Amino acid sequence: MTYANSLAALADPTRRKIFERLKRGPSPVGVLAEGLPVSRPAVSQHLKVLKEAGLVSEEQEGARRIYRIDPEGLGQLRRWLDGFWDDALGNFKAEAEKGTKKK
Amino acid sequence: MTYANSLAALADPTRRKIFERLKRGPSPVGVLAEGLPVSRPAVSQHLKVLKEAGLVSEEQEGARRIYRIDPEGLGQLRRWLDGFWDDALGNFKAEAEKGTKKK
DNA sequence: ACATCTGGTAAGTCATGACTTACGGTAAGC
DNA sequence: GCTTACCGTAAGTCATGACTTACCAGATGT
Repeated sequence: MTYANSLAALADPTRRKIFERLKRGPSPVGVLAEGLPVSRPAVSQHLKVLKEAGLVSEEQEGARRIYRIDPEGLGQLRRWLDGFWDDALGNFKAEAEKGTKKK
Repeated sequence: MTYANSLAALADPTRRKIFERLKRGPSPVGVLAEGLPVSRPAVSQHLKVLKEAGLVSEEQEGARRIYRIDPEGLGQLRRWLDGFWDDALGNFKAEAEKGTKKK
């Protein structure tokens, strides 16, 4: 059921920007906030959501917290989407056949 | 940029239920609403969002509107996710190598 | 010890969006 | 034609969540 959290997390544009930025490599909170039009606390709150969704992991390094992408959440979302895709396409073709048979 | 709409659309639980229900085959609005804890107009509004995201297509059939899954939106979302996955995993491994080299 | 840099949390504001009921409009049945 | 299904749209309510500023705590450096 956790793919739901991933979907909710990635639905927000700001959170997606943070996530895309993290794709280029790990980063502390302050650096992330510099490239965004929102305050640092806002970034902190977004990172919390991303972390709870399993999309991001946190590593304490002295006074700083380094955030990086966690493949776990992304993997679960991908598996759900792939399964959905297969089912939907299967029924789609089945429907198409029924349609042609009707003719 | 339309994968963003798909994400936003699928982030809502009710909308996801509708979408999952549609996976089993096309359906008119009224039937969809029967299996849900919300009113029929609510379902109508959700279907509008799903349609604008390219996740669902509509077919007028007499007085009824049949809704079915549109592979287009799902495909775009999948492509985005796959691309993201590849990039993220690539950088992830590069980071891991850097980590081992440091030791 | 003190100032500084790090960043998470609290509290409050404000917009968005998920619902409701009420209505209107088109197609099918009698 | 008139009623009865089907469904979309309008308008209004209400909760949620994305932001802000203010504050607090731990690590670093002098």
